[in-house]
Amino acid sequence: MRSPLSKNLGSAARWFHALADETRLRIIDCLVGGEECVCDLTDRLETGQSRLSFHLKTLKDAGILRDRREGRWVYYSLNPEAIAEMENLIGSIKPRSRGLHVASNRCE
Amino acid sequence: MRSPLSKNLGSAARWFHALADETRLRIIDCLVGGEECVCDLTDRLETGQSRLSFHLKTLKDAGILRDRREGRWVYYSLNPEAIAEMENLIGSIKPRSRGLHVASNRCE
DNA sequence: CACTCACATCAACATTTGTTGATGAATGAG
DNA sequence: CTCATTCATCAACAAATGTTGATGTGAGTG
Repeated sequence: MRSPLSKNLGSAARWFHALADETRLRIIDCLVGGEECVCDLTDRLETGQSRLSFHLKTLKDAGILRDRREGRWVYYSLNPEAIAEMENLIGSIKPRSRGLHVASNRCE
Repeated sequence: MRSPLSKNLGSAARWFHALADETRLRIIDCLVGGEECVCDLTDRLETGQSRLSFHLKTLKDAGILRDRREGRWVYYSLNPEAIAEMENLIGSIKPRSRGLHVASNRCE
């Protein structure tokens, strides 16, 4: 039986990559309290609009954010399903230490 | 009060970056069952030694792996503390949806 | 219609990242 | 000592990523 990780190497790598940037983490931090439109995020993060748009797209493509248009504003929010999946992934990484150093140990 | 995420933007980004690569995820997957020496990993992952060493260093620098020398072999293993911290981080990201769209909403 | 606003996309560039093959360093065997 | 083994590090290169300023697009206003 294969581990949850090995079954989703590609998407797992994409998720983690989306989180591997301080600007994107700050975006996520802003969205924990609920959805925000881009202009709010521009103010709060004090960043250029182009740069912000790039990072929002990165997060959205990874499935971590959703967007919703309302009039001429676009609201971004966290995708709870993706967060939950990532939490499960990290959980599956926890070392199940069976003894000290076992394994196949072809080197000894 | 600041969120756990915003307090550790740098290290969080570094952790996630370390996981943002399929080769490194496969390494981690190999280590869930316990420590392994580099030559075992080279066999199991069917990769060049130089490449593997690079990724092991990346994971170690991020604090996700520990290494231990024994004779001429070096054993790598997961660092449970780092895994736990990452799990907490992801947990803190979970959207605490307060209503539908609230926030400061300077744009309306 | 023309015009503005909110946002996305593009092009050019700089920086970072990963790969490969060669070399170096430490350990142990003979 | 010499030599092989295990692993780390380096240099050179290729590919991916992030930044910036300009341009494009769709929605709303007058």
